[in-house]
Amino acid sequence: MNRFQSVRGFNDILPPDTALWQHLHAVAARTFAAYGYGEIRLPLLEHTALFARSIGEVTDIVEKEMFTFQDREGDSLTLRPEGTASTVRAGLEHGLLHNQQQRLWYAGPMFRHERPQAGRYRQFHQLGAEAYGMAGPDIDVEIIALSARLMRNLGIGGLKLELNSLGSAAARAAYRAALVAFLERHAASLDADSQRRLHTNPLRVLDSKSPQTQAILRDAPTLLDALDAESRAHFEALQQGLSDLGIAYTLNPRLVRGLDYYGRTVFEWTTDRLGAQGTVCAGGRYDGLVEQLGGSPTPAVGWASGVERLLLLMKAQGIAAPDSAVHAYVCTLGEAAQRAAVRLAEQLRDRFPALRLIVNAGGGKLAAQLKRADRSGARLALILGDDEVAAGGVQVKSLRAGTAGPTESPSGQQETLPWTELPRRLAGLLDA
RNA sequence: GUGGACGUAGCUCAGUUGGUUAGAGUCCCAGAUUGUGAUUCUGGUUGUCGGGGGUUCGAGUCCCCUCGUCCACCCCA
Repeated sequence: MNRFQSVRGFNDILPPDTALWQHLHAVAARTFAAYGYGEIRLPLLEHTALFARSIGEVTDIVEKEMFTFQDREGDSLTLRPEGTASTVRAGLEHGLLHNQQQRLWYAGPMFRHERPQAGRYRQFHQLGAEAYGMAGPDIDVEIIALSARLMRNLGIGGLKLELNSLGSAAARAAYRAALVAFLERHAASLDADSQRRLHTNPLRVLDSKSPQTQAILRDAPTLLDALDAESRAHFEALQQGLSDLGIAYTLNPRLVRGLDYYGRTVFEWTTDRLGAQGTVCAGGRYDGLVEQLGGSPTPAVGWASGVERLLLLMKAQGIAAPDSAVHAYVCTLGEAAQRAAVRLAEQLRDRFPALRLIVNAGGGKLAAQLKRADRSGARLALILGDDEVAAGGVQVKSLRAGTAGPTESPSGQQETLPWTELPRRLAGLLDA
């Protein structure tokens, strides 16, 4: 068998699938453009300290999931586990965040050393949007509306939007203290993971899946009750804005994020069709991060979406890429015809930039060539033999092009055209 | 990182309580078909049975280790 295999969790993406990937990226680029977001392209490698400082030293991502190594100079580098930290770093490095507003998006691979599962890989891909320099709830509404429109443009339905507010840093700290005090009274009854989190990341106890822990949490103080007045007003305006746009949401006071930089608004698009990987897009406000990374205080909101999960949903819902099948396949018989066919094909590609054309290579019998032509998905076979070349003509044969039922006529229409007629015939094919 | 299920041809899978040269369908190749892709028919190619070790006269089958996929936990998008 294979002597080599790919690194665990690092997957190849092959032709039938790549068409859907391209479709998704095309739709995303169009959707971002509709809101005036500009694309930022970021490196895959950053200094490790960037992630430790932004995501949080004691988060699971930083503690045990990063691909970190030393380069030849002894610097500690990390394959980026997410895109927000790099976006802020680049924004600061190039002055993008200096007294101005920015709307940015990115797409690309991220890396986390987790145990792979369907919808969860060690190299995975995210689409993300970030908005800087705008403090009001209106930009929260915009960026959520953008995510909603992206899902709609992709044709993905059945998603649920969950919403919560983590409040200001001060309110969150006060709530955290109250929550810890409450949980400590019930520490003995908590599940093991929650007991561990109690002192490392107590807010994450809130979305424990243990039924017993959830039962205890029923009587716990809630984040929403602990909200400071300003955050409450912000949150209410956000909800009003979403309602104005007809975007349905549900409040989930247990919704928290695993990255430390979030505050106030947090949200998640979820599905129940992806098993344990139900989060398809998630984000929130992170007003403190720019300052934490050395900039001046700058309000910010953003989200990231898992491309593989979007694609799984699209496949489950029968969404396909627009037809990218080859239009025509050129069969040749004889040496003169082979050379003529290559020249003819180049002329046709000059004339029709959108034409997708394969010229048979390696010769072979006509029957075998036609079989390949049919299998390529081409709708037309152009048959060129030495006789046709001498006469300045070409045989044009319609193919079934696709999975036809057994009752469908086996042989398509066939006609012989002079070369000068070919462009008109192909133009008709491209219009269809 | 923890627990569990599963790995047999390119693909989908059978393979009995351990028993000779490991099978089917599909795909691919050739022929029937005179220079024409469906179907049909005939013939053919394809395997380190994931890998390594062990038990046994004998292992695809039993045991151990390992790699991989999937599921749940965990984590998160």
